[in-house]
Amino acid sequence: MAREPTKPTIYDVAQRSGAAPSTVSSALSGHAKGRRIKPETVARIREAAAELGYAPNLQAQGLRKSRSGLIGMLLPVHDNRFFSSLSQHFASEVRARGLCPVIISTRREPDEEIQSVEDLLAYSIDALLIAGATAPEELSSICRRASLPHVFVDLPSANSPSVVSDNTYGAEQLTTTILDLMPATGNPLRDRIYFLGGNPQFYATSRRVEAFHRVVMDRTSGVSPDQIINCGYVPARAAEELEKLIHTIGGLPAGLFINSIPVLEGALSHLVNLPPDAFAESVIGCYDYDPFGAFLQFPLHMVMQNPRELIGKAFALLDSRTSDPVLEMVKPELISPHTIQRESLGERG
Amino acid sequence: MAREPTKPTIYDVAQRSGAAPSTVSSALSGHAKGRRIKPETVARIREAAAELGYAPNLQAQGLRKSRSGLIGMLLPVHDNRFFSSLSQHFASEVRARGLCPVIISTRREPDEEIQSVEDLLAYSIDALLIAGATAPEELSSICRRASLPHVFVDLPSANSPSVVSDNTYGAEQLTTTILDLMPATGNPLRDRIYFLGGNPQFYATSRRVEAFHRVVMDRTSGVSPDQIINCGYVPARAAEELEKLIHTIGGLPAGLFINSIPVLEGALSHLVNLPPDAFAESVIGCYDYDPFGAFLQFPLHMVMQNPRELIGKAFALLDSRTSDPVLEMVKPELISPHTIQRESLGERG
DNA sequence: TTGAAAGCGCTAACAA
DNA sequence: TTGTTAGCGCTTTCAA
Repeated sequence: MAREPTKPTIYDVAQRSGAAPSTVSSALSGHAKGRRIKPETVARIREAAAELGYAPNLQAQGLRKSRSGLIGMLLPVHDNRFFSSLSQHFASEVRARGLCPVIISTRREPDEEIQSVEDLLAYSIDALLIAGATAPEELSSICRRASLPHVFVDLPSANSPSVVSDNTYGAEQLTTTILDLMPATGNPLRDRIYFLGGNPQFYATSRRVEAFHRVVMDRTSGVSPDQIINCGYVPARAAEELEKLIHTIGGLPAGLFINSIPVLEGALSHLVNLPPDAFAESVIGCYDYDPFGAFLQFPLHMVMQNPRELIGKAFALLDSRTSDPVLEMVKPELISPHTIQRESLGERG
Repeated sequence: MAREPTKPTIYDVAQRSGAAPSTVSSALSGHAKGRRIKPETVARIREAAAELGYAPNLQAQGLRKSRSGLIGMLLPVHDNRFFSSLSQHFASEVRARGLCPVIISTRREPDEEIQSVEDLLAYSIDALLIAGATAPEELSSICRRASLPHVFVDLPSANSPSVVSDNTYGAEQLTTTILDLMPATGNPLRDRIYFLGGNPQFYATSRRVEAFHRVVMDRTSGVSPDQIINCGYVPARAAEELEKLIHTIGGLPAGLFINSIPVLEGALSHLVNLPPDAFAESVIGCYDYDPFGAFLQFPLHMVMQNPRELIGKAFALLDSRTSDPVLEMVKPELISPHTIQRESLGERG
């Protein structure tokens, strides 16, 4: 029963079926019609291939056709609810097309991003999705130079087709909701809405801050710079800043816009120590979604992105073969407090 | 400034540097020493390559060497905290070795698993990690037949090297802790520990149930079958079962062993409606970790797996070039209630 | 110290 | 309807 370790090639199949290698190739890769190969010949070839356990060598095929059947996706990290969800949808779509997904995480390092694109190019990938890139224009120009079909996701490029979450819309929704529900505490410093977290140099944060600023300007007497605390994404740092804020203004603010899950996590590590009634005079929202947000001691408004549609539109752009810098928007959804989403998080153990 | 769309090859570099293609190949792939190429020749070649923006065609290289520089990993899903963490560590390790990771999700479908392995084989991948496979023996035999170095992770194969979480240890720890802390409610049906969730046909669940059973047998008067509720992983189903249990025994059980995050999520959707004092006579634990578990209304004991070490040991096994069915264990860690892990979940926005 | 030549497995003209 | 042939870009003897 021991199989020889060398994999059979079309030559083996040709020999066994009595056909020529090129005939085998055509028959096996579905070009039988175009090449007018006799159905019985095709059958004979198929049979021989099956008997030998033949499978095409995709590297040889790729070399010859100068395409590989690989589709790449770049993302900052795998272990993040949003990006891993993008991965999942990406993978489904790619597999549905009979291709092979190659997902590379680049940790928000511009050098890694560039290196990864060049690596993928060296494998002759057929297309590339770029999610959350920090150096979009550089990547854009590499892809264009190589005439590689590509689409930016979540973070746009000015020079390439892109599909992003509508951060402006989401932030407007969340800010408006918080303002609508905010109670009056009587303390003017607490009776304001604060924005916590993020990095204004990142596209998403800047959109959100802008929308926040605009809505608050519209609806209140103005925005003071200390209402916007862009302290990054490290939980510990967020906890610190929130603690400082609470200390300065003498309590929880009446409105709190938390930017991203890690910031929420940091904030919680402080909030969890407060007495339950501390939350009575506060409305808290988080831009990003986690199912556990529904199970906290206080009501939490959340903004949920739509990874399925982001990926769907990205592939639609690929299919359209545009290389113009169109920008597609996908609206996120505001989730009410204590809303239990019924979908599974994925399974384990 | 427009670059021609055809990528330069070693022949272009050869022409420009005045060397032969084979010399270029050797010089550029670090075999300059072995082939005794004059350093100045190497320099000339390097220069020419840089000027042309030469990058090797990895498909051609792979075809010739019959290895690709690709390393594959199979996992059930991307959008899961545990598996995405495995992905992240896998990707780091692979990139550190100068290779390219290809991560494929197979949704716990045996057919997809097999198809994916065969696809990866067709790309001449150099090695494969298989995480959470449902058809391990079949995959094992495909890999062996192709003499592909491979290691199973999280779910072992009887015929191939494997590294798994020590489910027995973790379940013993969690069960013991719950039993140690369990109060007496006076109601004999409530004064027991219950196991909720999972599928006994899966390796991990079966290990955990077995350990649970053994510890409970040791420490109490016995285990009744209705103490073990293997209701799968769908949150809604878990919620239902928990509700039924509470109804039947007249309150929350004194001890509850929740098996996996989605089950916890389902349980929470019911628990969140109970008054705070309902938890006073219960000790609750979850086999699996989520940082938000630290922020719930009641104390939650959690078991955290160690993806870094799982991947580390998997690569150590690959490096050892064993194909014997050795089984490595990695101990998970019991996390006390309200313990705030300081590491970021990854960043966003 | 270097070059020439063969071939990895496949596909696509072009012939027949 | 099918076979012959010439590469895709690279590495690797072998010969010089």
